[in-house]
Order: sequence, then C-alpha cells, then structure tokens
Amino acid sequence: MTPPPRPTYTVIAQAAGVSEATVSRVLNGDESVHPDRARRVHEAVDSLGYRKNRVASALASGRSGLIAVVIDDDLSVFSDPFWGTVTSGVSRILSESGLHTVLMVSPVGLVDGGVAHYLKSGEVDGAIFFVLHSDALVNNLKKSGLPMVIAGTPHSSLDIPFVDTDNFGGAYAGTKHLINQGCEKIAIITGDIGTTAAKQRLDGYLQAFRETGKVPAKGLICEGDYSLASGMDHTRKLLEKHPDIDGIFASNDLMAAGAVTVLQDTGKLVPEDVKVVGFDDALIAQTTRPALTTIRQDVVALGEAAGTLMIAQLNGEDVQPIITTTELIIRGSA
Amino acid sequence: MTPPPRPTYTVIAQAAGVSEATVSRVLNGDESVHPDRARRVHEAVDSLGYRKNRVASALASGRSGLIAVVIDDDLSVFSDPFWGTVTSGVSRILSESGLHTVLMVSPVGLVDGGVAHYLKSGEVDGAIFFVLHSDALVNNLKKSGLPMVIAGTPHSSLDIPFVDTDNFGGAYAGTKHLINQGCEKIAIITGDIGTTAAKQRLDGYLQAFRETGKVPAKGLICEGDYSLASGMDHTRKLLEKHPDIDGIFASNDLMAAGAVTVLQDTGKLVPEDVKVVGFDDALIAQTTRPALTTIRQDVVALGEAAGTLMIAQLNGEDVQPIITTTELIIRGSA
DNA sequence: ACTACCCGCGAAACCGCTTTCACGAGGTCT
DNA sequence: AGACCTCGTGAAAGCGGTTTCGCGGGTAGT
Repeated sequence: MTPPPRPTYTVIAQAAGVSEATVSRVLNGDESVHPDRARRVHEAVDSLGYRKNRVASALASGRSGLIAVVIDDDLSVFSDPFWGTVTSGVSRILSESGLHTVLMVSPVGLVDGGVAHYLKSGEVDGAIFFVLHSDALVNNLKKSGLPMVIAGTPHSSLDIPFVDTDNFGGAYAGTKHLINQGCEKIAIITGDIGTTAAKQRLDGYLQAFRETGKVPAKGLICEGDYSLASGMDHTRKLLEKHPDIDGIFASNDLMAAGAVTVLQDTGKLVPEDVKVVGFDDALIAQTTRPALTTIRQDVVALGEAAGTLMIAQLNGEDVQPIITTTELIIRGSA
Repeated sequence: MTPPPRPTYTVIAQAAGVSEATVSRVLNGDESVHPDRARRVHEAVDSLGYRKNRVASALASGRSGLIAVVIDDDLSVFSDPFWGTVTSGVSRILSESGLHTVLMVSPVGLVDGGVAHYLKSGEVDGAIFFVLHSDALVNNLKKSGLPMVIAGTPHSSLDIPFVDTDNFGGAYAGTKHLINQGCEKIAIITGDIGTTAAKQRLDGYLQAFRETGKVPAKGLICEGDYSLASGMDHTRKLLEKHPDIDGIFASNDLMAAGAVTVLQDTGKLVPEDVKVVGFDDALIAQTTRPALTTIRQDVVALGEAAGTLMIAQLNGEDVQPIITTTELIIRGSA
C-alpha cells in the first residue's frame, strides 16, 4: 500500500552531476550532449531505476504518446474478430515507436460527441478510424490539425491518409471465380452500403459481371449488413424469387456461412446446386461444411499499415494511401 | 493546419471574475463554492467553449483517468471475439464514469516487461487483466498499490478483486446434459490448463462424471488450447484411441466446432453417434451443422462487472468478486 | 592579437491544472 | 463585547518534465 516514490530529474541530475536540462536532453536523444556526460546520465538512470513520467512529459512537450483507435460502435464490431485483429496489428506497430494505443468504441456519428471532444482535447497525438459511415467527424477534426488515418476508404476524397483492402479487386476475383465455375445466375449479398468497402465489393462484382456481357438481373443484388442473420434472410428471399440462382457472392464470410446454411436447409447442395464465395477468410470460413471458398485479406497487415502511416505522419513524412492485396482461397463451396 | 488555441483557467477566471482556484473547484464539483459564482464559471466555460486539459489535470492531481486493459498476447486472443466483447463491456462502463480505456495486448509473463513498467509508471489509475497464466505480475504490482481487477479467477488466493464466469457450474451442466442424453463415454477437450478457467471447466466435467459413480477413462481428457485446430486434432486422436466415444465436451465453441467437423469427416453422425457440447455460445455455435449445444456465458456482463469493480475500487469501496452465471443452450449437437 | 562565431550546458520560465494555506467576514457562545 | 469558529475564497506553491535564452570558452577568420 506504500506508493513507492519514483525518482525525478532532480535526483538524476544530482547523481550524474549535470543539470536537469541536460538530463532531459540525454533522455530525448539530443545529440549535442558530450558523450561522457550522456553516459553519466544513463548510468544514473539505470542505477536509480528511473522512469520518465509520461504525463509530465506530455504536459511540457505537448505530445502524449497516445494514439486513439476509434471504432464506430455498431455492435457487430466485436462479434467479428476482424477489427480486433486489425487493432492488434496497429498496436504492435505503434508500440515499436513508443506509442500507446487508446481504444475508443462508441458511436462516431456525432460531429460533436464525446469522442470528438476527447480527440480535440489534445490528449492524443493522432487518431485512427475504423468503419466510417460518414466523413463528417473526420472532416471536422481535420481543421484541428490532428494527424489521422482512416482504415477503409473515405467517402469523400479527402486528403487524409487511409489504408484499405483491395475490396474491388477481391470481389472481382471472387465473382470471376464463380463465373469460371460455370455459374450463370449469380447473386450478391452486400454489406452495409453505407460503408465504402461494401460499395467497392459491389462494384467488383458488377465489373466481373459486366465483362461477361450480361447485366445482373434485378433482385440479385441484396443489401445485407455483414451479420449471419442477414446472410440467411437474404438467401431465403433470393431462393423465393429466383429459385434458379446458381451462385452467391457474399461480402463477408459470416453472411456466406448464413447462405450455406439456408441453402442446405432448403435442400440445395453446395457447391453442386449453388456455389458460394465469401470474403475475409475468417475463421468461420473453415468451419462451415463445405468450407468456404473466399477472398482472403491480410488483416494484420492492414493494421500494421495503418500504424505505419500514422507514424510516418507524425514524423512529418509524406504519406500515401496503402491498399493491401487479396487472395482467392478455393475450398469446397465454389 | 492552425492549431486553435484553447482557453485556460486564466481566461475563464477572468471572464467569470473569480480566481483560478475557484474555477478548479467548480469544475471538480466542489460543493463549497457559492452558487452564484459557480454559475458565472459555468457560463464562462460554456461561452468560451472551454475544455479541461486532462494531461495537466493528471499531472497536478496524480490521477490520469485512464484504466489499462491488459490482455496476455497469445495470438488466439483476437481470433476469438470473446475478449473483444468483454473489452467493449468494460469500456462502456468506464466511460460512464469519465474514465478511458487503454488497451494493451502483449506478453504479460514477465514481471519486469514493458507492460509492468508502464503500469508502474503511474500513467494509469488502474488495470484490468485478462487471461492470466500466472499471478506473478499482479502480485508484484500489488505492492505498488495500483487498483487492479482480474477477469478470470486468479491462481493463488490473492485478495485482488476478480470477475469470472461460473466455469465450474457451466461445465458441470454441459457434461450432465451429455450424461442425461445417454452418453457413457464422454471425452473433454480442455483449454490451456495454464488458465484457471480451463481447470475449472475440467473440474466441472469431472464432478458430473463422478456423480455417475464412474471415473473418466484415461485418455478421455485432452488438453487443447481453445483453437479450432486443437479441437480437430484432439478429436482425431480421440477417435483413434477410443472409437466408441459417444460424447465430447469441448471447453469452447471453437474446439467444439472442430470436433464436429472431424467427426463428420470420419463418417460419424452428430448427434446420433457422438454428441458434442461447447462453451461460450459464440456466434460460431449457430453456424455449425448441426448447431452447437453449448454453455452460454454473458460476456458483456462479465466486462461490465470488471468495470464496475474497478470503479468501486477507485472510490475506495469494499469490493467483492463477481461470478456471472451460465446457461445451457440446447441446439442440435447434443 | 582581436573580433566574430559556434557549441555545450545550466538557469529559469513555463505547460495548465490542483491543492494547501491563510485571511477576512460573518456567526456563535459566554 | 471579546474570544473562538466556520466558511468561502484567492494567492501561491507545486506536479515533473521541456525548452528558450544566454553565458563562457574554444575555434576560426583577418
């Protein structure tokens, strides 16, 4: 219960026989300190087990060493391990640069909500956003000069750095695969169309379709919301209206799994009668029967890219968007 | 790009015609300020759009308003949405008290690692631990007086507050269900036995077994690691050594799903030939075919309980461990 | 040899808020 | 009426670093 007193610059400075200013310089890697003195400081730091108080440091320097990861709170966020994985990638990269990750899960819609206040309050040195439904907040924050990175493609063409998976390319490849497998009537269950990722995947699907010279029949495009239930619902509806569909491209594996379940429940064989392709290559892709043919995205890489972009930005470097590639993983469902 | 200057106490104090000390009192809810002056301060705050600098506040008061959520980094952490869900529960509760969550995912084994340093550095007001493989770090930190909460039962009987699911009761109920369904040769695939949760679930299984008057045959107890792969591996091995098993209790749904997959691949029917019960009632429990009979735990409640305990502790209240109940969910697999 | 620089380093101000301390006004008690 | 409190309040001293500023000495230029 005894709060052990931690040494301060005063103590270190005395022990090393230098001024506090010099201690600060050494500890912040200022090259202009004489090596001998620097060594003395380091020795004092080591022997006294000194650790810098980051709060005081933050106050004095105006830099907190904290990066916020903001996830729009839509309950699905955590039911899908996707974001957790991205976050761990971000976190790892940031910690390599001595930065910490502050996770914020809350509704981000409001330009003026708690999150906005917090971010503007200067407690964090930067913010990384996931799952944006609107660019309003980001636009607003931009004025404050806060370094930001968006995971996912922004809606408007802001000059805010972003990282994203090649959604278009992935969806194109997935749909193309279905076509190559001989499917003729291919439906798509999209994600929440309010997200750019969902739109891009839809575009990829349309592009692949277009190249066949055909146009997807009305009603083959359903807007889901990335949930298992929506995958099931839409598949049911599709079967009613188009009993002859022979392919389904789902914008994520969860919905693909729902589709498979419903198809089988209605007596259809997968992949014999209807082929299904998912997206993500989430764990669930391997547990369905048959296992899902899907588009793998390198989720960890995505997180790392976001972290990298943030660091580059903090260093004042020029920053370009990063698009990570996808890969078609062929399993049993198509 | 212009960092908009934010007003400080000096400005507010002038505008309200009071001293900075009074501003501080008002903003920290000190009752002893005359209502009139308090009102003037509030008006000034509102009209000037003042927002307190939490860093300065933290330095001066010694309280940061940050709570660390420490997750032992074992890559499986994020492949299972479980922890993300708990975290969101924690986060929500804490934010209601004006506290923020700092997520730290890293190996916690070392008593002297980076995490330990960070926690000791006084940058956080408290720490919540998930998935502890050892109590060493926590024991060590305890000396520093840092308020802590452990999610999961501690190994040693420390007097550190913890929250946990009724692992024993859940496993007992699950195993009992298998027995009631007529299973006679029931195997268990445990989680990493280094965690108390895995041990408790094993104990629940053993207890249910014991009550039948029989003793589980050797080789019916396999130590898995909560991963899909380990569920599959152990099921394969079980089938080789004990082709006649008719029940499997898996310590989580992921392993249960792996078991179902392998069973079906080897031509066994679930639940006709072998019944399977999982634990968690994760999303995956609904996507396997047949869907999993499982033990549901209220994950969000667990997180909320952890947050609640932390807040109580910060308030100096007396704190008791919280054990959340489980529920048997019967689906197709058993 | 004299002035002009440059460099390493310490003194001190400062970051924005909290908290102790003491003071004066108004009340109470004898 | 005088001694003793209580209560609201402001002045000022920190919290533990960072950073500006300027000084003294060594180097260079002429």
